[in-house]
Amino acid sequence: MPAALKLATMPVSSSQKSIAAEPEAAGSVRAAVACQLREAIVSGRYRAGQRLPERELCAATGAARSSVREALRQLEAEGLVTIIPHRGPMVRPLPLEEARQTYAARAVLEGYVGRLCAQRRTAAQLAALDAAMDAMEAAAKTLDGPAVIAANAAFYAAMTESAGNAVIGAMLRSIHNRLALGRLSGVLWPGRLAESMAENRAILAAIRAGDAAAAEAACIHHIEASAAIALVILAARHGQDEAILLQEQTP
Amino acid sequence: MPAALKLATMPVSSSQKSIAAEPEAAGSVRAAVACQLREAIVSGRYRAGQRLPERELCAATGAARSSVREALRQLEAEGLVTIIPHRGPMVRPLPLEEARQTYAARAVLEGYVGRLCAQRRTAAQLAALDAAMDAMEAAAKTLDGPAVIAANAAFYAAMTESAGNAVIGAMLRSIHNRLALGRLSGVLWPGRLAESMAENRAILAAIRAGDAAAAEAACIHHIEASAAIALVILAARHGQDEAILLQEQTP
DNA sequence: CAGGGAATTTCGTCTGACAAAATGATTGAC
DNA sequence: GTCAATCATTTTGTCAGACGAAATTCCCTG
Repeated sequence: MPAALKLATMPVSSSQKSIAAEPEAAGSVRAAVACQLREAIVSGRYRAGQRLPERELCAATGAARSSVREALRQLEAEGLVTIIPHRGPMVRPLPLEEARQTYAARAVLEGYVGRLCAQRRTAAQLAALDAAMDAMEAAAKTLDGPAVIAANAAFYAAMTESAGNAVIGAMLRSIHNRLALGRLSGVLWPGRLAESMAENRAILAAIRAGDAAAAEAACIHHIEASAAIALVILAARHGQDEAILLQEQTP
Repeated sequence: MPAALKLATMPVSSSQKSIAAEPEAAGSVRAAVACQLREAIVSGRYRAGQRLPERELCAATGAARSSVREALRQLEAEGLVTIIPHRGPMVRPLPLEEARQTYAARAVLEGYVGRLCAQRRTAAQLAALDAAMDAMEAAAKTLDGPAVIAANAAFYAAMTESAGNAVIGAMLRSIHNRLALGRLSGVLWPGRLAESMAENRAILAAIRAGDAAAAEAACIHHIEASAAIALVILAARHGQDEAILLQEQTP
Protein backbone atom coordinates (compact mmCIF):
# COMPACT_ATOMS: atom_id res chain seq x y z
CA MET A 1 0.00 0.00 0.00
CA PRO A 2 1.43 3.40 -0.94
CA ALA A 3 2.00 5.95 1.76
CA ALA A 4 -0.85 8.35 2.34
CA LEU A 5 -0.78 11.22 -0.11
CA LYS A 6 0.28 14.32 1.69
CA LEU A 7 -1.93 16.84 0.00
CA ALA A 8 -4.53 17.90 2.50
CA THR A 9 -1.91 18.50 5.13
CA MET A 10 -0.05 20.94 2.90
CA PRO A 11 -0.85 24.63 3.15
CA VAL A 12 -2.46 25.44 -0.17
CA SER A 13 -2.06 29.17 -0.25
CA SER A 14 1.59 29.26 0.73
CA SER A 15 2.71 26.91 -2.02
CA GLN A 16 5.99 28.22 -3.35
CA LYS A 17 5.65 29.94 -6.69
CA SER A 18 5.59 27.20 -9.26
CA ILE A 19 5.94 27.41 -13.00
CA ALA A 20 2.68 25.57 -13.32
CA ALA A 21 -0.40 27.19 -14.76
CA GLU A 22 -3.19 28.49 -12.54
CA PRO A 23 -0.70 29.41 -9.85
CA GLU A 24 -3.12 30.47 -7.16
CA ALA A 25 -6.37 30.35 -9.09
CA ALA A 26 -7.94 27.98 -6.61
CA GLY A 27 -11.32 29.60 -6.47
CA SER A 28 -13.09 26.31 -6.99
CA VAL A 29 -12.54 22.93 -5.40
CA ARG A 30 -11.75 21.38 -8.75
CA ALA A 31 -9.13 24.03 -9.53
CA ALA A 32 -7.56 23.59 -6.12
CA VAL A 33 -7.30 19.84 -6.58
CA ALA A 34 -5.83 20.23 -10.06
CA CYS A 35 -3.37 22.80 -8.74
CA GLN A 36 -2.20 20.67 -5.84
CA LEU A 37 -1.89 17.57 -7.97
CA ARG A 38 -0.01 19.41 -10.69
CA GLU A 39 2.40 20.84 -8.19
CA ALA A 40 2.93 17.44 -6.60
CA ILE A 41 3.65 15.84 -9.97
CA VAL A 42 5.83 18.58 -11.42
CA SER A 43 7.89 18.84 -8.25
CA GLY A 44 8.48 15.10 -8.33
CA ARG A 45 6.79 14.36 -5.03
CA TYR A 46 4.75 11.83 -6.96
CA ARG A 47 7.08 9.66 -8.94
CA ALA A 48 6.49 8.80 -12.59
CA GLY A 49 4.36 5.73 -12.98
CA GLN A 50 2.91 6.02 -9.48
CA ARG A 51 -0.76 5.12 -9.36
CA LEU A 52 -3.23 7.67 -8.03
CA PRO A 53 -6.43 5.90 -6.95
CA GLU A 54 -9.38 8.24 -6.95
CA ARG A 55 -10.36 7.24 -3.47
CA GLU A 56 -6.99 8.19 -2.02
CA LEU A 57 -7.06 11.51 -3.83
CA CYS A 58 -10.51 12.15 -2.38
CA ALA A 59 -9.29 11.33 1.11
CA ALA A 60 -6.15 13.41 0.68
CA THR A 61 -7.87 16.49 -0.70
CA GLY A 62 -11.24 16.22 0.99
CA ALA A 63 -12.95 16.70 -2.34
CA ALA A 64 -15.69 14.54 -3.78
CA ARG A 65 -14.99 12.04 -6.48
CA SER A 66 -16.65 14.12 -9.17
CA SER A 67 -14.35 17.05 -8.49
CA VAL A 68 -11.29 14.82 -8.39
CA ARG A 69 -12.23 13.16 -11.64
CA GLU A 70 -12.67 16.51 -13.40
CA ALA A 71 -9.29 17.65 -12.16
CA LEU A 72 -7.75 14.41 -13.39
CA ARG A 73 -9.25 14.86 -16.86
CA GLN A 74 -7.71 18.29 -16.97
CA LEU A 75 -4.28 17.02 -15.97
CA GLU A 76 -4.61 14.20 -18.44
CA ALA A 77 -5.16 16.73 -21.22
CA GLU A 78 -2.07 18.57 -19.98
CA GLY A 79 -0.06 15.40 -20.38
CA LEU A 80 0.83 14.99 -16.72
CA VAL A 81 -1.49 12.08 -15.94
CA THR A 82 -2.52 8.96 -17.80
CA ILE A 83 -5.86 7.34 -17.09
CA ILE A 84 -6.07 3.72 -18.18
CA PRO A 85 -9.68 2.56 -18.49
CA HIS A 86 -10.80 0.50 -15.54
CA ARG A 87 -7.32 0.66 -14.09
CA GLY A 88 -7.12 4.21 -12.90
CA PRO A 89 -4.96 7.30 -13.09
CA MET A 90 -1.19 7.37 -12.72
CA VAL A 91 1.59 9.89 -13.05
CA ARG A 92 2.41 9.79 -16.73
CA PRO A 93 5.91 8.43 -17.26
CA LEU A 94 8.32 10.26 -19.55
CA PRO A 95 9.92 7.75 -21.89
CA LEU A 96 13.34 8.69 -23.16
CA GLU A 97 12.16 9.04 -26.74
CA GLU A 98 9.27 11.28 -25.77
CA ALA A 99 11.61 13.44 -23.73
CA ARG A 100 13.84 13.77 -26.76
CA GLN A 101 10.92 14.82 -28.96
CA THR A 102 9.65 17.24 -26.35
CA TYR A 103 13.05 18.86 -26.10
CA ALA A 104 13.09 19.18 -29.87
CA ALA A 105 9.73 20.96 -29.76
CA ARG A 106 10.99 23.18 -26.99
CA ALA A 107 14.10 24.11 -28.96
CA VAL A 108 12.07 25.06 -32.01
CA LEU A 109 9.55 27.14 -30.08
CA GLU A 110 12.03 28.78 -27.74
CA GLY A 111 14.28 29.57 -30.67
CA TYR A 112 11.38 31.36 -32.29
CA VAL A 113 10.68 33.17 -29.04
CA GLY A 114 14.29 34.34 -28.93
CA ARG A 115 14.01 35.56 -32.51
CA LEU A 116 10.80 37.48 -31.79
CA CYS A 117 12.32 38.90 -28.65
CA ALA A 118 15.31 40.26 -30.53
CA GLN A 119 13.05 41.83 -33.14
CA ARG A 120 10.58 43.44 -30.79
CA ARG A 121 12.76 44.36 -27.83
CA THR A 122 11.89 47.52 -25.94
CA ALA A 123 13.79 49.28 -23.21
CA ALA A 124 11.39 48.05 -20.55
CA GLN A 125 11.66 44.46 -21.74
CA LEU A 126 15.44 44.63 -21.81
CA ALA A 127 15.38 45.97 -18.26
CA ALA A 128 13.17 43.07 -17.16
CA LEU A 129 15.48 40.57 -18.85
CA ASP A 130 18.49 42.22 -17.18
CA ALA A 131 16.81 41.93 -13.81
CA ALA A 132 16.02 38.26 -14.40
CA MET A 133 19.60 37.68 -15.50
CA ASP A 134 20.92 39.37 -12.37
CA ALA A 135 18.72 37.10 -10.27
CA MET A 136 20.11 34.12 -12.11
CA GLU A 137 23.70 35.22 -11.52
CA ALA A 138 22.95 35.66 -7.84
CA ALA A 139 21.31 32.25 -7.62
CA ALA A 140 24.16 30.66 -9.52
CA LYS A 141 26.66 31.94 -6.94
CA THR A 142 24.77 30.17 -4.14
CA LEU A 143 24.87 26.83 -6.01
CA ASP A 144 21.33 26.34 -4.73
CA GLY A 145 19.75 24.04 -7.30
CA PRO A 146 16.07 24.93 -6.85
CA ALA A 147 16.90 28.66 -6.69
CA VAL A 148 18.83 28.45 -9.96
CA ILE A 149 15.99 26.55 -11.60
CA ALA A 150 13.45 29.10 -10.38
CA ALA A 151 15.56 32.02 -11.59
CA ASN A 152 16.06 30.30 -14.92
CA ALA A 153 12.33 29.80 -15.25
CA ALA A 154 11.76 33.47 -14.46
CA PHE A 155 14.22 34.48 -17.16
CA TYR A 156 12.46 32.36 -19.73
CA ALA A 157 9.09 33.61 -18.60
CA ALA A 158 10.28 37.19 -19.14
CA MET A 159 11.56 36.24 -22.58
CA THR A 160 8.33 34.55 -23.56
CA GLU A 161 6.39 37.54 -22.29
CA SER A 162 8.51 39.88 -24.37
CA ALA A 163 7.98 37.77 -27.48
CA GLY A 164 4.32 38.76 -27.41
CA ASN A 165 2.89 35.42 -28.48
CA ALA A 166 0.70 34.10 -25.69
CA VAL A 167 -0.23 30.97 -27.61
CA ILE A 168 3.37 29.84 -27.85
CA GLY A 169 3.83 30.98 -24.27
CA ALA A 170 1.14 28.58 -23.10
CA MET A 171 2.67 25.77 -25.11
CA LEU A 172 6.07 26.37 -23.59
CA ARG A 173 4.63 26.48 -20.08
CA SER A 174 3.07 23.09 -20.68
CA ILE A 175 6.32 21.74 -22.09
CA HIS A 176 8.24 23.03 -19.08
CA ASN A 177 5.81 21.32 -16.71
CA ARG A 178 6.16 18.06 -18.56
CA LEU A 179 9.96 18.22 -18.67
CA ALA A 180 10.19 19.25 -15.04
CA LEU A 181 9.05 15.75 -14.10
CA GLY A 182 11.24 14.85 -11.20
CA ARG A 183 13.51 17.84 -11.68
CA LEU A 184 15.77 16.38 -14.29
CA SER A 185 17.81 19.51 -14.67
CA GLY A 186 21.52 19.35 -15.03
CA VAL A 187 22.35 22.60 -13.24
CA LEU A 188 24.46 20.80 -10.69
CA TRP A 189 26.27 18.74 -13.29
CA PRO A 190 30.03 19.36 -13.06
CA GLY A 191 30.81 22.42 -15.10
CA ARG A 192 27.35 22.66 -16.57
CA LEU A 193 26.25 25.61 -14.46
CA ALA A 194 28.98 27.93 -15.71
CA GLU A 195 28.37 26.77 -19.26
CA SER A 196 24.64 27.31 -18.89
CA MET A 197 25.13 30.81 -17.53
CA ALA A 198 27.40 31.67 -20.42
CA GLU A 199 24.77 30.46 -22.86
CA ASN A 200 22.14 32.57 -21.16
CA ARG A 201 24.38 35.61 -21.34
CA ALA A 202 24.86 34.94 -25.05
CA ILE A 203 21.11 34.84 -25.53
CA LEU A 204 20.62 38.13 -23.75
CA ALA A 205 23.46 39.75 -25.68
CA ALA A 206 21.96 38.70 -28.99
CA ILE A 207 18.56 40.01 -27.97
CA ARG A 208 20.06 43.30 -26.85
CA ALA A 209 21.89 43.60 -30.16
CA GLY A 210 18.65 42.95 -31.99
CA ASP A 211 20.27 40.08 -33.86
CA ALA A 212 17.32 37.78 -34.44
CA ALA A 213 19.25 34.97 -36.08
CA ALA A 214 21.88 34.95 -33.33
CA ALA A 215 19.24 34.99 -30.61
CA GLU A 216 17.42 32.06 -32.20
CA ALA A 217 20.64 30.10 -32.59
CA ALA A 218 21.69 30.84 -29.01
CA CYS A 219 18.34 29.68 -27.63
CA ILE A 220 18.40 26.49 -29.67
CA HIS A 221 21.98 25.79 -28.65
CA HIS A 222 21.14 26.33 -25.00
CA ILE A 223 18.16 23.97 -25.11
CA GLU A 224 20.11 21.33 -26.97
CA ALA A 225 22.91 21.47 -24.44
CA SER A 226 20.42 21.25 -21.57
CA ALA A 227 18.64 18.41 -23.31
CA ALA A 228 21.85 16.44 -23.69
CA ILE A 229 22.43 16.47 -19.93
CA ALA A 230 18.79 15.89 -19.06
CA LEU A 231 18.56 12.89 -21.35
CA VAL A 232 21.63 11.36 -19.75
CA ILE A 233 20.08 11.87 -16.31
CA LEU A 234 16.79 10.43 -17.50
CA ALA A 235 18.49 7.42 -19.05
CA ALA A 236 20.40 6.80 -15.84
CA ARG A 237 17.21 7.08 -13.84
CA HIS A 238 15.47 4.60 -16.11
CA GLY A 239 18.39 2.25 -15.59
CA GLN A 240 18.04 2.70 -11.86
CA ASP A 241 14.34 1.95 -12.01
CA GLU A 242 15.05 -1.27 -13.84
CA ALA A 243 17.71 -2.19 -11.29
CA ILE A 244 15.29 -1.52 -8.45
CA LEU A 245 12.64 -3.50 -10.27
CA LEU A 246 14.99 -6.46 -10.65
CA GLN A 247 16.01 -6.16 -7.04
CA GLU A 248 12.40 -6.24 -5.91
CA GLN A 249 11.63 -9.18 -8.11
CA THR A 250 14.45 -11.28 -6.58
CA PRO A 251 14.61 -10.51 -2.87
CA MET B 1 -33.74 29.71 -26.63
CA PRO B 2 -31.23 28.08 -28.97
CA ALA B 3 -32.35 25.32 -31.23
CA ALA B 4 -32.05 21.83 -29.83
CA LEU B 5 -28.53 20.47 -30.21
CA LYS B 6 -28.56 17.81 -32.86
CA LEU B 7 -26.10 15.41 -31.38
CA ALA B 8 -28.05 12.40 -30.25
CA THR B 9 -29.84 12.19 -33.57
CA MET B 10 -26.58 11.93 -35.45
CA PRO B 11 -25.17 8.51 -36.26
CA VAL B 12 -22.08 8.32 -34.12
CA SER B 13 -20.20 5.53 -35.81
CA SER B 14 -20.64 6.76 -39.36
CA SER B 15 -19.27 10.23 -38.65
CA GLN B 16 -17.16 11.26 -41.60
CA LYS B 17 -13.47 11.02 -40.98
CA SER B 18 -12.50 14.11 -39.07
CA ILE B 19 -9.10 15.57 -38.31
CA ALA B 20 -9.98 15.57 -34.64
CA ALA B 21 -8.21 13.37 -32.15
CA GLU B 22 -9.79 10.19 -30.82
CA PRO B 23 -11.49 9.63 -34.15
CA GLU B 24 -13.59 6.60 -33.27
CA ALA B 25 -12.24 5.84 -29.81
CA ALA B 26 -15.65 6.17 -28.25
CA GLY B 27 -15.40 3.19 -25.98
CA SER B 28 -16.68 5.19 -23.04
CA VAL B 29 -19.61 7.54 -22.73
CA ARG B 30 -17.32 10.41 -21.80
CA ALA B 31 -15.10 9.83 -24.84
CA ALA B 32 -18.12 9.64 -27.10
CA VAL B 33 -19.47 12.92 -25.78
CA ALA B 34 -16.09 14.61 -26.15
CA CYS B 35 -15.77 13.24 -29.66
CA GLN B 36 -19.20 14.41 -30.78
CA LEU B 37 -18.77 17.82 -29.22
CA ARG B 38 -15.32 18.25 -30.74
CA GLU B 39 -16.57 17.31 -34.14
CA ALA B 40 -19.51 19.68 -33.82
CA ILE B 41 -17.26 22.56 -32.81
CA VAL B 42 -14.46 21.94 -35.30
CA SER B 43 -16.89 21.51 -38.17
CA GLY B 44 -18.52 24.79 -37.29
CA ARG B 45 -21.95 23.36 -36.54
CA TYR B 46 -21.66 25.14 -33.22
CA ARG B 47 -20.71 28.73 -33.84
CA ALA B 48 -17.99 30.49 -31.88
CA GLY B 49 -19.35 32.07 -28.75
CA GLN B 50 -22.41 29.86 -28.68
CA ARG B 51 -23.33 28.79 -25.17
CA LEU B 52 -23.55 25.09 -24.39
CA PRO B 53 -25.65 24.58 -21.26
CA GLU B 54 -24.84 21.31 -19.54
CA ARG B 55 -28.45 20.30 -19.36
CA GLU B 56 -28.93 20.64 -23.10
CA LEU B 57 -25.79 18.63 -23.75
CA CYS B 58 -27.10 15.95 -21.42
CA ALA B 59 -30.39 15.87 -23.23
CA ALA B 60 -28.72 15.87 -26.64
CA THR B 61 -26.24 13.13 -25.88
CA GLY B 62 -28.17 11.11 -23.35
CA ALA B 63 -25.23 11.15 -20.98
CA ALA B 64 -25.28 12.10 -17.33
CA ARG B 65 -24.08 15.46 -16.17
CA SER B 66 -20.89 14.05 -14.69
CA SER B 67 -19.85 12.52 -17.99
CA VAL B 68 -20.69 15.70 -19.88
CA ARG B 69 -18.72 17.80 -17.43
CA GLU B 70 -15.65 15.59 -17.73
CA ALA B 71 -15.83 15.82 -21.50
CA LEU B 72 -16.14 19.60 -21.25
CA ARG B 73 -13.05 19.83 -19.03
CA GLN B 74 -11.16 17.88 -21.63
CA LEU B 75 -12.27 20.13 -24.48
CA GLU B 76 -11.50 23.16 -22.35
CA ALA B 77 -7.93 21.93 -21.95
CA GLU B 78 -7.79 21.46 -25.72
CA GLY B 79 -8.76 25.08 -26.18
CA LEU B 80 -12.06 24.44 -27.93
CA VAL B 81 -14.36 25.38 -25.06
CA THR B 82 -14.35 28.07 -22.42
CA ILE B 83 -16.11 27.52 -19.12
CA ILE B 84 -16.95 30.69 -17.25
CA PRO B 85 -17.67 29.99 -13.57
CA HIS B 86 -21.34 30.08 -12.77
CA ARG B 87 -22.10 31.02 -16.32
CA GLY B 88 -21.40 27.84 -18.18
CA PRO B 89 -19.50 26.48 -21.15
CA MET B 90 -19.40 28.05 -24.58
CA VAL B 91 -17.60 27.49 -27.85
CA ARG B 92 -14.35 29.33 -27.38
CA PRO B 93 -14.15 32.28 -29.77
CA LEU B 94 -11.02 32.81 -31.85
CA PRO B 95 -9.98 36.45 -31.60
CA LEU B 96 -8.07 37.80 -34.55
CA GLU B 97 -4.89 38.29 -32.55
CA GLU B 98 -4.98 34.78 -31.16
CA ALA B 99 -5.51 33.38 -34.63
CA ARG B 100 -2.45 35.30 -35.77
CA GLN B 101 -0.35 33.91 -32.95
CA THR B 102 -1.64 30.40 -33.53
CA TYR B 103 -0.74 30.60 -37.20
CA ALA B 104 2.73 31.76 -36.18
CA ALA B 105 3.12 28.71 -33.94
CA ARG B 106 1.86 26.51 -36.72
CA ALA B 107 4.35 27.96 -39.18
CA VAL B 108 7.26 27.37 -36.83
CA LEU B 109 6.27 23.81 -36.00
CA GLU B 110 5.25 22.80 -39.48
CA GLY B 111 8.43 24.31 -40.86
CA TYR B 112 10.39 22.10 -38.50
CA VAL B 113 8.31 19.12 -39.55
CA GLY B 114 9.17 19.85 -43.17
CA ARG B 115 12.82 20.07 -42.28
CA LEU B 116 12.77 16.76 -40.41
CA CYS B 117 10.84 15.17 -43.23
CA ALA B 118 13.43 16.16 -45.78
CA GLN B 119 16.22 14.82 -43.61
CA ARG B 120 14.66 11.49 -42.75
CA ARG B 121 12.72 10.68 -45.89
CA THR B 122 12.45 7.05 -46.90
CA ALA B 123 11.09 5.52 -50.08
CA ALA B 124 7.92 4.39 -48.30
CA GLN B 125 7.31 7.83 -46.85
CA LEU B 126 7.84 9.50 -50.21
CA ALA B 127 5.36 7.08 -51.73
CA ALA B 128 2.79 7.96 -49.05
CA LEU B 129 3.35 11.66 -49.65
CA ASP B 130 2.98 11.14 -53.39
CA ALA B 131 -0.30 9.33 -52.84
CA ALA B 132 -1.57 12.12 -50.61
CA MET B 133 -0.51 14.67 -53.20
CA ASP B 134 -2.32 12.78 -55.95
CA ALA B 135 -5.46 12.77 -53.82
CA MET B 136 -5.09 16.52 -53.36
CA GLU B 137 -4.71 17.09 -57.08
CA ALA B 138 -7.81 15.03 -57.72
CA ALA B 139 -9.77 16.89 -55.07
CA ALA B 140 -8.55 20.23 -56.40
CA LYS B 141 -9.95 19.40 -59.83
CA THR B 142 -13.42 18.90 -58.37
CA LEU B 143 -13.35 22.31 -56.66
CA ASP B 144 -15.10 20.56 -53.76
CA GLY B 145 -14.08 22.61 -50.72
CA PRO B 146 -14.43 19.98 -47.98
CA ALA B 147 -12.75 17.35 -50.14
CA VAL B 148 -9.77 19.63 -50.77
CA ILE B 149 -9.53 20.41 -47.07
CA ALA B 150 -9.67 16.73 -46.17
CA ALA B 151 -7.02 15.85 -48.73
CA ASN B 152 -4.84 18.70 -47.51
CA ALA B 153 -5.18 17.47 -43.96
CA ALA B 154 -4.22 13.96 -45.07
CA PHE B 155 -1.12 15.33 -46.78
CA TYR B 156 -0.03 17.14 -43.66
CA ALA B 157 -0.80 14.12 -41.51
CA ALA B 158 1.47 12.05 -43.72
CA MET B 159 4.18 14.68 -43.44
CA THR B 160 3.91 14.87 -39.67
CA GLU B 161 3.99 11.09 -39.49
CA SER B 162 7.15 10.99 -41.57
CA ALA B 163 8.82 13.58 -39.36
CA GLY B 164 8.83 11.05 -36.54
CA ASN B 165 8.07 13.48 -33.73
CA ALA B 166 4.77 12.45 -32.16
CA VAL B 167 4.89 15.25 -29.59
CA ILE B 168 4.94 17.92 -32.26
CA GLY B 169 2.40 15.89 -34.19
CA ALA B 170 -0.04 16.11 -31.30
CA MET B 171 0.57 19.84 -30.96
CA LEU B 172 -0.14 20.38 -34.64
CA ARG B 173 -3.30 18.31 -34.50
CA SER B 174 -4.55 20.49 -31.68
CA ILE B 175 -3.59 23.63 -33.59
CA HIS B 176 -5.41 22.39 -36.67
CA ASN B 177 -8.55 21.74 -34.66
CA ARG B 178 -8.43 25.19 -33.17
CA LEU B 179 -7.85 26.88 -36.52
CA ALA B 180 -10.51 24.82 -38.23
CA LEU B 181 -13.13 26.71 -36.22
CA GLY B 182 -15.86 27.40 -38.70
CA ARG B 183 -13.79 26.28 -41.66
CA LEU B 184 -11.93 29.49 -42.25
CA SER B 185 -9.93 28.08 -45.09
CA GLY B 186 -9.30 30.10 -48.20
CA VAL B 187 -9.26 27.21 -50.66
CA LEU B 188 -12.11 28.70 -52.63
CA TRP B 189 -10.63 32.16 -52.65
CA PRO B 190 -10.14 33.31 -56.25
CA GLY B 191 -6.81 32.00 -57.45
CA ARG B 192 -5.80 30.72 -54.05
CA LEU B 193 -6.38 27.06 -54.83
CA ALA B 194 -3.89 26.96 -57.70
CA GLU B 195 -1.39 28.91 -55.65
CA SER B 196 -1.84 26.58 -52.70
CA MET B 197 -1.35 23.51 -54.84
CA ALA B 198 1.83 24.97 -56.28
CA GLU B 199 3.13 25.62 -52.77
CA ASN B 200 2.34 22.06 -51.77
CA ARG B 201 4.16 20.74 -54.80
CA ALA B 202 7.15 22.87 -53.84
CA ILE B 203 7.12 21.36 -50.36
CA LEU B 204 7.04 17.84 -51.71
CA ALA B 205 9.80 18.60 -54.22
CA ALA B 206 12.06 19.97 -51.50
CA ILE B 207 11.42 16.93 -49.33
CA ARG B 208 12.13 14.59 -52.21
CA ALA B 209 15.37 16.43 -52.90
CA GLY B 210 16.32 16.11 -49.26
CA ASP B 211 16.81 19.88 -49.05
CA ALA B 212 15.92 20.56 -45.41
CA ALA B 213 16.24 24.33 -45.57
CA ALA B 214 14.12 24.57 -48.70
CA ALA B 215 11.47 22.28 -47.23
CA GLU B 216 11.29 24.36 -44.08
CA ALA B 217 11.04 27.59 -46.04
CA ALA B 218 8.37 26.15 -48.33
CA CYS B 219 6.27 24.99 -45.39
CA ILE B 220 6.54 28.33 -43.65
CA HIS B 221 5.70 30.18 -46.81
CA HIS B 222 2.66 28.00 -47.39
CA ILE B 223 1.35 28.54 -43.88
CA GLU B 224 1.94 32.26 -44.03
CA ALA B 225 0.09 32.53 -47.31
CA SER B 226 -2.79 30.48 -45.93
CA ALA B 227 -2.79 32.56 -42.77
CA ALA B 228 -3.04 35.79 -44.74
CA ILE B 229 -6.25 34.65 -46.41
CA ALA B 230 -7.69 33.08 -43.27
CA LEU B 231 -7.10 36.22 -41.24
CA VAL B 232 -8.91 38.29 -43.85
CA ILE B 233 -11.84 35.88 -43.73
CA LEU B 234 -11.82 35.92 -39.95
CA ALA B 235 -11.69 39.70 -39.81
CA ALA B 236 -14.61 39.91 -42.23
CA ARG B 237 -16.56 37.43 -40.16
CA HIS B 238 -15.91 39.43 -37.01
CA GLY B 239 -17.15 42.51 -38.81
CA GLN B 240 -20.25 40.58 -39.82
CA ASP B 241 -20.83 39.48 -36.24
CA GLU B 242 -20.64 43.03 -35.07
CA ALA B 243 -23.06 44.08 -37.79
CA ILE B 244 -25.46 41.34 -36.78
CA LEU B 245 -25.04 42.32 -33.19
CA LEU B 246 -25.84 45.93 -33.98
CA GLN B 247 -28.78 44.82 -36.07
CA GLU B 248 -30.15 42.76 -33.22
CA GLN B 249 -29.65 45.56 -30.78
CA THR B 250 -31.65 48.01 -32.90
CA PRO B 251 -34.50 46.12 -34.50
C1' DC C 1 -37.51 55.33 -18.46
C1' DA C 2 -34.11 53.97 -14.84
C1' DG C 3 -33.07 51.42 -10.68
C1' DG C 4 -33.66 47.77 -7.49
C1' DG C 5 -35.29 43.51 -5.84
C1' DA C 6 -37.42 38.95 -6.56
C1' DA C 7 -37.77 34.82 -9.37
C1' DT C 8 -35.50 31.77 -12.38
C1' DT C 9 -31.86 29.60 -14.39
C1' DT C 10 -27.41 27.38 -14.35
C1' DC C 11 -23.50 25.96 -12.31
C1' DG C 12 -20.50 23.74 -8.46
C1' DT C 13 -20.32 20.20 -5.33
C1' DC C 14 -21.62 16.36 -2.54
C1' DT C 15 -23.74 11.85 -1.63
C1' DG C 16 -25.09 7.37 -2.74
C1' DA C 17 -25.63 3.59 -5.73
C1' DC C 18 -24.56 -0.15 -9.03
C1' DA C 19 -22.58 -2.69 -13.04
C1' DA C 20 -18.41 -3.79 -15.54
C1' DA C 21 -13.75 -4.58 -15.64
C1' DA C 22 -9.34 -5.54 -13.70
C1' DT C 23 -6.59 -7.29 -9.91
C1' DG C 24 -5.24 -10.49 -6.70
C1' DA C 25 -6.02 -14.84 -4.08
C1' DT C 26 -7.52 -19.41 -3.78
C1' DT C 27 -8.02 -23.81 -5.38
C1' DG C 28 -7.52 -27.75 -8.25
C1' DA C 29 -5.13 -30.54 -11.72
C1' DC C 30 -1.04 -32.52 -13.75
C1' DG D 1 5.82 -27.98 -7.26
C1' DT D 2 4.09 -25.45 -11.06
C1' DC D 3 0.58 -24.00 -13.95
C1' DA D 4 -4.17 -22.90 -14.97
C1' DA D 5 -8.74 -21.79 -13.90
C1' DT D 6 -12.11 -19.92 -10.82
C1' DC D 7 -13.70 -16.79 -7.37
C1' DA D 8 -13.56 -12.65 -4.29
C1' DT D 9 -12.08 -7.93 -3.90
C1' DT D 10 -11.01 -3.60 -5.54
C1' DT D 11 -11.49 0.23 -8.61
C1' DT D 12 -13.41 2.54 -12.12
C1' DG D 13 -17.41 4.28 -15.23
C1' DT D 14 -21.80 6.01 -15.09
C1' DC D 15 -26.06 7.37 -13.39
C1' DA D 16 -29.57 9.82 -10.35
C1' DG D 17 -30.81 13.16 -7.11
C1' DA D 18 -30.15 17.00 -4.05
C1' DC D 19 -28.89 21.65 -2.50
C1' DG D 20 -26.46 26.11 -2.02
C1' DA D 21 -24.37 29.88 -4.58
C1' DA D 22 -23.81 32.81 -8.25
C1' DA D 23 -25.51 34.96 -12.31
C1' DT D 24 -29.18 36.29 -15.28
C1' DT D 25 -33.72 37.81 -16.23
C1' DC D 26 -37.85 39.91 -15.32
C1' DC D 27 -40.95 42.74 -13.08
C1' DC D 28 -42.22 46.30 -10.18
C1' DT D 29 -41.79 50.79 -8.38
C1' DG D 30 -40.35 55.64 -8.25
